[in-house]
Amino acid sequence: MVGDTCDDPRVTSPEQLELVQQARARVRSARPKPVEPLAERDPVARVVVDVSLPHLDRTFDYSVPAAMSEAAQPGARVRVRFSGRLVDGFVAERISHSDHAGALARLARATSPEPVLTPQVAAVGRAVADHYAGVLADVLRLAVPPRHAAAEAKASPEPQLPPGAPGPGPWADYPAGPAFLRAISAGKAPAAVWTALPGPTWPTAVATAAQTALAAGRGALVVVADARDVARVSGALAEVCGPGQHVVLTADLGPAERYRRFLALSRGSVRCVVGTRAAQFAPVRDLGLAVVWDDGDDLHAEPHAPYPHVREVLRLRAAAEGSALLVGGHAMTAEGRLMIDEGLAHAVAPARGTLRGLAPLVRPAGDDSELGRDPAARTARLPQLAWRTAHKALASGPVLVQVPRRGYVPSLACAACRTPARCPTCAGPVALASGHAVPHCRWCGRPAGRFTCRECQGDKLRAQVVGAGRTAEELGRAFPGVPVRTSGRDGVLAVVGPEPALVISTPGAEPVAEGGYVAALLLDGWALLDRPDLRASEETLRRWLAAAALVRPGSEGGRVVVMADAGHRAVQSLVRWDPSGAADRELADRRELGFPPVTSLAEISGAPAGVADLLAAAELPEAALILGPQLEESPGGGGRGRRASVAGAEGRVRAVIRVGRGDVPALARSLAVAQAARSARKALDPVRVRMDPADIG
DNA sequence: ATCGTCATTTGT
DNA sequence: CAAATGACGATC
Repeated sequence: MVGDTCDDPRVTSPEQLELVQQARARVRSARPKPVEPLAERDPVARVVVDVSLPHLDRTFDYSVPAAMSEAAQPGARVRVRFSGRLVDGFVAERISHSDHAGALARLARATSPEPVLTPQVAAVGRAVADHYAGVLADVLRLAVPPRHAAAEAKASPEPQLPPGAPGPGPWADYPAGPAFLRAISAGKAPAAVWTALPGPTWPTAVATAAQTALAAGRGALVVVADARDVARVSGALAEVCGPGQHVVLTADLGPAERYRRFLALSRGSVRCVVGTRAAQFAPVRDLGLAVVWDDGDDLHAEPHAPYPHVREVLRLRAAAEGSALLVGGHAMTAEGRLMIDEGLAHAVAPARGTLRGLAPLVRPAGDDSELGRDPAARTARLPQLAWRTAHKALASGPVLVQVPRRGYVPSLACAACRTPARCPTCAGPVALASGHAVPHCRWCGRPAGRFTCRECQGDKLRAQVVGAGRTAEELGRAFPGVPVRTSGRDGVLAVVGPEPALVISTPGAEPVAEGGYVAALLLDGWALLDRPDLRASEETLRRWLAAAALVRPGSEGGRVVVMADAGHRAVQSLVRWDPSGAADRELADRRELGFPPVTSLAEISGAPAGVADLLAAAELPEAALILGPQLEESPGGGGRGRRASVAGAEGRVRAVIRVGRGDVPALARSLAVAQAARSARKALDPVRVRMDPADIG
């Protein structure tokens, strides 16, 4: 190609040769590159670009060079030039004609032929983005793991024959259980809110439901809150469905392994997955059942934009993919209860008699006057009942002690009955912000002047500064000679043996005891119940039930002592083991106060100018109520022991918008439109929008 | 990042 | 008044 210039007979000298070469080089570079042909069939690809700007949240059409046609099939990763820079994307669709008026750019690269974005996940991703006033690219970042070429090159295992249809297993203990399984078998899409019996059978029940879907030739997805629950369900799945029938997906896998397991699902070589929320978008083929266990656990709330919640994602998936939905736990959330009340789900609960046979005996010990006379009991500040119960239980086996985490938010409560103070105007939580003499509402910012307690009409406030006061050491001294084991933030135990031991654990970290605990002590009920959180009561009961579910049945000596006032609703619900009733009352309360899930909230936060700008731009539904904006709290907003006041976060404000449930889609749309308008005019100071944030209050 | 569009500035 | 320069906005 280059050498042919020397054949030119007119070239006579080196100088001339150089001039001619330069001229030809100019011509060559000016000439358009040879035009490669486009794909013959469907030469246009609709591409979802990996750009998280709200005003660009749609597909863009590119023409497909013939050479890329084979690889750039729907679901495949591509690279495209998008306004100058190269960005990743997925082919959403191949079409014959674009309705874009201008010329189309060509795909820059067909990265891989692997169809990683299934049509189902693309559709659910769109629905999730819309529901949360977010952007599809953000959802897909959660849904599709980064590519790992080596993992992709390897073949996935051969699909196994599905297991046979199981018997009802643990579901025989629930009157509505067998019918739920039959509906899954029949390929229908039943939804159930399930309150599980105490004891160790729930993972087997989950596995049995999953196997029912597998036996019907469909796939199953199980999402639990943490790694230990993943291990429990995984064990049960191996037992019930047989080896190699499921994969485990958690956030802590390396990139290669994560992608390998993702491919095993998307290629259909494995049809069942259990994992933490990292698994919620897993591309299970022909989803027949989606399960979320313990939906009240705040780990199910995704901390990345658009902040989706596993329960809502699985509801959207079940609806879009025609699969069954199982929302289960020892407790029941207000959201679960509302699903039942609205006829969107069946209640699956044990018969009263079965429950009585399996639940431990629960007794409250909230009265300080009952403090033990025994000096050992006094050391640990344990009431007499708690000390006696533990002492007796330790003769035959392990005793669980649930202690709260440190560092809850200082807030205000009635000095007489300790009911959290609420704003008289909007019922938000009242707190004493640093630097302010007068308490004010954390939602609407109004000063809370005169206080009258809703429960006891008391008018004095007290600050609740609570933390885990009791240590393992103190408790150990109260029971000399007993081994003490701890499970918590730094070191979580999965299992403990059947021998006597004090097992001290923070909520959510309780190990399972072989044969069950003989007793459990639930300490510092006040600390939990008095949190200014909307969900304080629900959350407390959830933690108590989870711990109490690890204790032997009362008929086998299982005892639970809860350190809280017997008059408190959460305590009564625990004593009667009535999670459904508790959720019912919780929901009635929320209805009265206009709280979620009866209403719906959106949180708008960011720099003051940005928040004001967004609120002004958004065409909110008529009935929307705006609370705030006001300065965000400086000391920790969400509990969990971390400070929210990071350097640079100074001067952030927050507004809360409240609408009725019917207006949720309109609210989300109006906020998305307003965000799009802002990003289109390159407004800096980004504003964060969270729909139904789990930790509001 | 890049390109086209449109307004503004600058040179004649 | 034409050409050069720059600001802006869409982004296929």
